[in-house]
Amino acid sequence: MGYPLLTNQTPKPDDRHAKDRLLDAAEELFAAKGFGEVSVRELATAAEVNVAAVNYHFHSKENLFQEVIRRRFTVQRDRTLDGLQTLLEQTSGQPRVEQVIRVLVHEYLDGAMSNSFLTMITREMHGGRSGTHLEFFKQMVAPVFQAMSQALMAARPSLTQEDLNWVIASIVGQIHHFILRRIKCDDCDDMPEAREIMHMAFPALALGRDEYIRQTTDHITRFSTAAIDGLYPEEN
Amino acid sequence: MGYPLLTNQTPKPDDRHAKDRLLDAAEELFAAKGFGEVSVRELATAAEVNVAAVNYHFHSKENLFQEVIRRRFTVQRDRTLDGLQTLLEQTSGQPRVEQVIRVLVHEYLDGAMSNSFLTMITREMHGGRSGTHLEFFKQMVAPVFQAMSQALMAARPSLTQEDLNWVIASIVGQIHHFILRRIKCDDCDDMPEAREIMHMAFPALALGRDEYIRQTTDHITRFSTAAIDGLYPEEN
DNA sequence: AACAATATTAAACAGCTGTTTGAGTTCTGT
DNA sequence: ACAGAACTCAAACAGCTGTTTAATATTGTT
Repeated sequence: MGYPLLTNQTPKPDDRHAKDRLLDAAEELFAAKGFGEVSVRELATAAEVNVAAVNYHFHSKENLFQEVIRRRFTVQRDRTLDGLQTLLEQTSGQPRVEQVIRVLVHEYLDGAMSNSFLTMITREMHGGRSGTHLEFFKQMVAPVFQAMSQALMAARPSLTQEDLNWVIASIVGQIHHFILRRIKCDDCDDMPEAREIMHMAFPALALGRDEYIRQTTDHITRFSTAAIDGLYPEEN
Repeated sequence: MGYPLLTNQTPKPDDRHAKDRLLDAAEELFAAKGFGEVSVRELATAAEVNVAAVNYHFHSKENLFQEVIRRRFTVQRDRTLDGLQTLLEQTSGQPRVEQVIRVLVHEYLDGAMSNSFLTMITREMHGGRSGTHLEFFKQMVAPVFQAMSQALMAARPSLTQEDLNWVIASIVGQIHHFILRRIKCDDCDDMPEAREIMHMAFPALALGRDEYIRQTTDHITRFSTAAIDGLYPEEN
């Protein structure tokens, strides 16, 4: 819808349709600066597109934002759900707590560091404009939350639903924090003093992308597993 | 500075000087909606003040924001530092890990739920406008971080500085998450469906202010203490 | 080649943004 | 009581916001 879908020639990267270029530019800019801090003209310039294109292809700036979400979030959600599913199959429905947590943390961190989508979500979930995200919550957050609950319950049957609420919140809180730290640090590219201070307070920020993901995933997983083992020990 | 400080009559609550009323209104609105989503006219209306007052008493909207921070952050920081200091004295420099964490978590959560200042900071630290907060980081975050490091080191000497970086980040990440959750939920006052869903996913959000603080403080403290005990056991 | 659908464009829209102005009012110290 | 500082106010400022318009160009289908 919007532009002809039946074109046979594969367009060169810089020559794709305006709609796609806008989606990519929006994802990146929204992630980098937040919805409110990006103007339509800024989006148009980045996508090498006329200002009117935003309102032509999408009805509004807000709707463009929603489309950016829609394009990615099912993929990300399904990767996490599949990861948990696979784990359950490979372990005959008896996974270890550590494995369950690692799936969630890794998929989230990896996704957040690969494309700008999860970065955008993480930032936007913490900003204003609450009402906007109800659909996102129902379709993205809720299913993952539920799958996580089930997997953790399989791993440690003594966990009640209320325990799970608290535990999962603690894990997600850590994930968000480590992602946002990285964003904040990257934001300081042009401010050497700020960058230096952040590196001093948290040296891991100086690591490369993959190494940061690896170490952070490892820390959150080990930290949270130890917490669960301590608070809700295995009954045997 | 700005308005006469020598007035002898104590002004009635609704009759205070414009500067103070602006600071209060700003703190509340910035916390509720974020810096970018609050207009100067909105601030002026809330403070029952002329639009020009913002630029007369403070040079700019940005500067008003900074003043809001300056007014509170030393108090909050010192409360936390004092709390840690007192703990160290009462335990003859040998506190338990659980006690150290509880001080940080409680002071932060209590402060965030009492006045809007920490809510504002928490929200703004996660938004755009990175450069703004360098001073805040140096004067507020760094000292508390350092004091926390020392106290935790006293409680568990086997912890290295690198361990502490990760551990404290995990604790702070949880604190932020539980504060922001509460904010998000409060934002949904006028959206019953959103509110209902949030309560369903996390029943604790339905609790009253004090009970939420109590249970959340308790959870984060126990979770993090268990994690540290598991990962870095006491050498004896 | 001609038609209609689709896409792009520059220009303008009304409305809001933070800030400034200059004249008016209120307060303070003497 | 008076001079001068401190403050308030309505009005206007230039600049940006998201969005719309109407003319033009490009496209796919016949």
